[in-house]
Amino acid sequence: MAKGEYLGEFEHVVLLTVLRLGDGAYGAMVRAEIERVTDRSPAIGAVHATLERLERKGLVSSWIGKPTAERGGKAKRHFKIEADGVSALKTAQKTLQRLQAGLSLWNVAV
Amino acid sequence: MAKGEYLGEFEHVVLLTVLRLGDGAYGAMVRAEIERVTDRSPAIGAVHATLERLERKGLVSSWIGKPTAERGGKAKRHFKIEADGVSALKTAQKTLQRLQAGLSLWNVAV
DNA sequence: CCATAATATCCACATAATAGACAATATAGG
DNA sequence: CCTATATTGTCTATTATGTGGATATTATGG
Repeated sequence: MAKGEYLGEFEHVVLLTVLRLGDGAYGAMVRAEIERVTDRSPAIGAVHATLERLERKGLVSSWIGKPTAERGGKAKRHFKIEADGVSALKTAQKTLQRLQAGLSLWNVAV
Repeated sequence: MAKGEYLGEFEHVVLLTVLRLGDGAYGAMVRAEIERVTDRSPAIGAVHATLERLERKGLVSSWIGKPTAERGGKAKRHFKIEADGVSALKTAQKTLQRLQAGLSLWNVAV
């Protein structure tokens, strides 16, 4: 494959998070979930840039939401994972699994 | 964590491959192993650039080898994984595992 | 209306990924 | 010896990803 056909590290994280959250996840929500689950705190701009790239690649799709009963804020952009996104996750997972087959990281002599 | 403290996607692949191959792996060997195990064919330049980056970060170390009985070639640069390299792999693995907890990619409605 | 909360977007820059051409060096065989 | 060739690393340029901060937008509460 050529450049740009694999999920980058953060793309992988964001895409898995969109899948976890289910259809309708939006930027700020994705950011919060990443923080909750992984102990890292990406900037909101980083999350949006990545979602936009994933959308350009056809791995997620998005639509603008209606205002809700909450305090306020600019209209949310909601995301859902697409079939190609699921495939990309499978490919990434398989690659890592194959490379790790037979290796236990907790039992390495260094 | 801040910028640059995570393994990039290809860094992850290369680092796992160095671990698989054990101490003494070198560029061309790493490249061949990636090809064998994952069906992708990175350019040799890509592999070397990545190994160099991993070394700068202290995740692997290297030394120049002596000529062997084989045909010829420039002296090999051999690599071994360092303790920090193993830690980085553990962190990356844990992050992905947490995000995937409870999700089966083979059972997703899209 | 105004203050403030919630959200997205824009912009600039740093780091990672990648390919391809090139250089180096060893051995084999005449 | 000398040359052809195999094997490997090095250099360079370019594109893709990752990152954070500042700014814009929009809704609600008072």
